[in-house]
Amino acid sequence: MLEGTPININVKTVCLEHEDVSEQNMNIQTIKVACSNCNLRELCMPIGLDTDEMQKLDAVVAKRRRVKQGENLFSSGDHFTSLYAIRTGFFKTCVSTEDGREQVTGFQMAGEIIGLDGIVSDFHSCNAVALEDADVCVMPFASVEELSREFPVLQRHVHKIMSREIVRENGVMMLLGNMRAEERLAAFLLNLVQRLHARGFSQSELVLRMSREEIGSYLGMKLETVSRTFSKFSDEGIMEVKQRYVRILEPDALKRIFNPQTC
Amino acid sequence: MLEGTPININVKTVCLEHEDVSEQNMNIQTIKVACSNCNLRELCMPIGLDTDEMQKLDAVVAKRRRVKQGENLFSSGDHFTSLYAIRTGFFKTCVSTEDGREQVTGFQMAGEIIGLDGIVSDFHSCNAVALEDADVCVMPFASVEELSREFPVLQRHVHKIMSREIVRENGVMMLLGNMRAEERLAAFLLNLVQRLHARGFSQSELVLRMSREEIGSYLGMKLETVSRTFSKFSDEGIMEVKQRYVRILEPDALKRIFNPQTC
DNA sequence: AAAATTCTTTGATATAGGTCAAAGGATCCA
DNA sequence: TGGATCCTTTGACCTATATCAAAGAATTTT
Repeated sequence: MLEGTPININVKTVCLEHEDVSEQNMNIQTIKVACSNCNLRELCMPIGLDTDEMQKLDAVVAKRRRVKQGENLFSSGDHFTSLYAIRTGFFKTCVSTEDGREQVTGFQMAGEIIGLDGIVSDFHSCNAVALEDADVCVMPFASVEELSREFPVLQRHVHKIMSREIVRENGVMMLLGNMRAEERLAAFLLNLVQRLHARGFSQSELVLRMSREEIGSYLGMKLETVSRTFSKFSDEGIMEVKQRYVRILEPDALKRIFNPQTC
Repeated sequence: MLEGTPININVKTVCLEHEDVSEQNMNIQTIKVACSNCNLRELCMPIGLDTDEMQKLDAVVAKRRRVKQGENLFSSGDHFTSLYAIRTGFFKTCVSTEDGREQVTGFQMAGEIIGLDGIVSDFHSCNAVALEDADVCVMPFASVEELSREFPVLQRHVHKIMSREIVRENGVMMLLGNMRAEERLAAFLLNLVQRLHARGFSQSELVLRMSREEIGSYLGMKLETVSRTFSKFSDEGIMEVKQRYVRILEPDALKRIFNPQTC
């Protein structure tokens, strides 16, 4: 995800291990350890499944799909059939109005699930665009439902994934409705870096996969404002910014901006 | 919901009929007809359940709870146990920051489900406040899950409810990120009136259950801006506004403001 | 490797909506 | 019933961010 950058990857890297599961037929103990940092486990391997259950699960996520940078995994209006677990790569999801305005509704990375928007109407209502070459597990939703009727643990995990998305969006609403440009960008960067860290990447360095305009669309601000805010953070010594490369020098300052009271 | 106002209620009113189900033991055919406009049917009575299944479902929603105006149905930090189907009354859900800023994340009316935010962490992450005296069905989530493992139709409905909430929040993000004050308020009013109409109320008249400040919080604007925008709509003859009473005179004008291209 | 394209930064200026203030209506409560 | 409180409206002014513009980097294409 961050190739080409001087990042200290102390990893067990996420879903690469997942590949080992089906392709090298490792035992469960190994899988658990290997995927312990992979959000994919939430759908693919909730804790408490036995070998037989694990195998049925593997069958559901058997299909794979590659999506090249700039291509859509699915588009608004597409018929909904499957959820997608990101194995590698980075996506944005966005909705648009008739008159062409676009709102980025989220950025998704390895281990995260996309496609939930399609369940309600059997049609997708947003676009999922690969911001870099990507590789996803295709999980036919009918199979997911069938299996989660059999395995309460899986059922609970599916529910949690959907609830998590609702709670995340609540947080974005707070950002968009109540926060100023600096707070929004601080929150965004802290969230990104925290998710990357959970995947074994650096806590302080990252390479943005999205443009200033895409960040702005997500955060409800114009690309110039995003750029100026980056420059301000840089001037204040909070971070080093060089185009899409960002090194956070003062994480506490960033947290203070996001959350003035507690920090 | 809109008592005390000169609204033409041509109703089959919503979830009142649901009460008949358990209390008068009507047959399914009657239920279906009676609740055909009630969103509650999505959880309580998905199409395709037989009498036996219906009875099991009734058992799940057996408990009731009254919430007085101004009281919380649940609060951020509360342990999550149940979803709630609103029978009567009107709620707002909101999240808040450490430093006391509040973001209204939604307004919910009869037939809608609240509490989904609690599933992911077993704790609620928002407050649900009754904006008028309310009456809810308490649905222990464990029972909902158990039953939806038994009844695929119910399972699908639970998934749709969660997906619908995700899609709704996508729309709010678009409002907050891309739209101007007038567009936001137009969208808000059109959405409210559409939901009220689906419940048998007027398409053109409504009494707001929430203050200008609460509308503003939801739409990411200050109460003064909400008030001014109402006044502007009123001056332009699009609607008649008298405090919380609103009569839409030019619905097409409102749609044009919300969606400049298509209308 | 040069040309074309796209992205980012920065400056100058404009504006939608925020802030502060005050008055008039509703609504609540004793 | 009357006073207190809360809500809404409106005016005057201000500011954070948008808009417009242009130059410099980076990336892609030929």
